[in-house]
Amino acid sequence: MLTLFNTLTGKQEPFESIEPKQVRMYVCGVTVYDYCHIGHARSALVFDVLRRYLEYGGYRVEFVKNFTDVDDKIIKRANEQGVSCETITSRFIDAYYEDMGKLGIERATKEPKATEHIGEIIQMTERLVGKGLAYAVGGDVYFQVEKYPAYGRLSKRKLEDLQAGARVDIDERKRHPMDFALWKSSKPGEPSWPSPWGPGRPGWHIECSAMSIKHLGETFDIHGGGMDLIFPHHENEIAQSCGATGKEFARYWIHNGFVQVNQEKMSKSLGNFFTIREIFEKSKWSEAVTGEMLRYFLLSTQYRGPLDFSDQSLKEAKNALNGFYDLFNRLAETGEGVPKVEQAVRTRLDEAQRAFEAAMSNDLNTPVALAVFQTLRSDVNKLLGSGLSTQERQQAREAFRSLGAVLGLFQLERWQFGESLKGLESAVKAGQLTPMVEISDERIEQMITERREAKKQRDFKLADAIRAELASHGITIEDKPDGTSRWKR
RNA sequence: GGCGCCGUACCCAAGUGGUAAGGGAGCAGUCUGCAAAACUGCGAUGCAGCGGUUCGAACCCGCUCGGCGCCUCCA
Repeated sequence: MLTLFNTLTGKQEPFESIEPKQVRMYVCGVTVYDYCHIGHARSALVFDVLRRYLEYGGYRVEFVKNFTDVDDKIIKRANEQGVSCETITSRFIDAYYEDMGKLGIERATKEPKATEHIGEIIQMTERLVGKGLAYAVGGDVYFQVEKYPAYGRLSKRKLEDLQAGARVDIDERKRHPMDFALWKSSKPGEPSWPSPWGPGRPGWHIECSAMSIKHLGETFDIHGGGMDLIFPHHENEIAQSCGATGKEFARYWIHNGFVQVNQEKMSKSLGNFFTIREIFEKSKWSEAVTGEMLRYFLLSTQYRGPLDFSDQSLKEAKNALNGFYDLFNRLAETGEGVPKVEQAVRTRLDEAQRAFEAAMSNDLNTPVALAVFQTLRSDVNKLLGSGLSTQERQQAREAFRSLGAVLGLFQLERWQFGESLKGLESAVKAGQLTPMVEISDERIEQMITERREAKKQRDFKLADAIRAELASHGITIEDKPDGTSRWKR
């Protein structure tokens, strides 16, 4: 039974879908005016994993994730660069797909854009005005928070408290300082659409209400996003959605914690952020490996807690994965005709599966899920020591693959253990290393055979020289008890 | 000023009232010509501090200290 922490109730609760075996969920995506940083990656990954786990549990998931493509920051960026807003948004939507693709984030079922839902937004705004929950001033339309008694329920704030600390300049035209814009009149040169209140553009919050209701219905199961969206974004979404429909909006509100750098929130305003593409560009490892490292790192802490990003934490993720892929290499080898202990492996794999599900069902406790894999790794290594048949090896590898798929881990056929040639370029340039030359698999096998001969002749000097030669090409050797060797890059 | 979060071994990190998971690093072994990998053993009488509730608390309550987030765009 999956339980999730619901921000709305402040408690962890059993998840029950509105319709059996079907989940409808909406996640606030990004505003496309710049490249995504690791914080965006974490959020995208958390909901990607939630979606995968729901599907693993047999649910059909209708997953909607939006792009905010009309916004002050986009307009500003377009003006700075002297291009259209559309140029900006399409560039960063492409970048988003590219970056998230490298991380193995699956696409949502639908990924709507705000600008494609202006009609729905206007309709909803009219509905709110018609119900007396919103009012027009000049070309702007505001939602009147005092007309919505439950305002503050999600963020646990009272209207009075908000006023006290309001840092915003008070707009005299608003009836209450906390009233927020549903529709903004547009200034010359800004994107604009005709509306009953004159040419303008949507406010920020209304787009998510309009799009989620259009694609998922007035009441749906899960609504998610980063912690910082709780207030005001999600609070406002609830007010305007429930206000308009008179129905419950989303049942479970899920929010992920921040990625930090040196214990501080990573954000654009602080300038301490790392973009996803920057990490890939600087990585010493291949794209696939870097993607999996990042995933492992991002899942090493439960999604609601803070997560500190550093080179060391990435390195630890890499080391952990090395251990798994080392095992997978061994599992890929043919098992000798060893005494059958098949039941022991099967039993152990089934236990691990149950433990994995228990961890994931506990509010997506991915650190515990990773610990389950670690323990399984250790146990399979032990069983391997007493000999496993080819079939048992395949079963074990398959268990890692199928369970790991929920987290997007352990899917690679080839893992890169050492730093790549590309990654060492700078060291070579700095004269710290001599250039390394790519070496073919055939050549490696040939050298290993030569080394084996040398070992047979007990010419360890030559054997070690060959090993050193291979090492200089980034190849590591492991000798097996039967005299043969396995190697890895 | 309001709302809220966090503080567990050298590092990362679980723990949701019943006596401290897991990983990394370190040390010591087994195996090995050596190496690598793997395996075995060692590692917090204590969970920021102080009180309280309880038969029993890292977990509940109160206070203190330290760090952080939201209240303005923000994953």
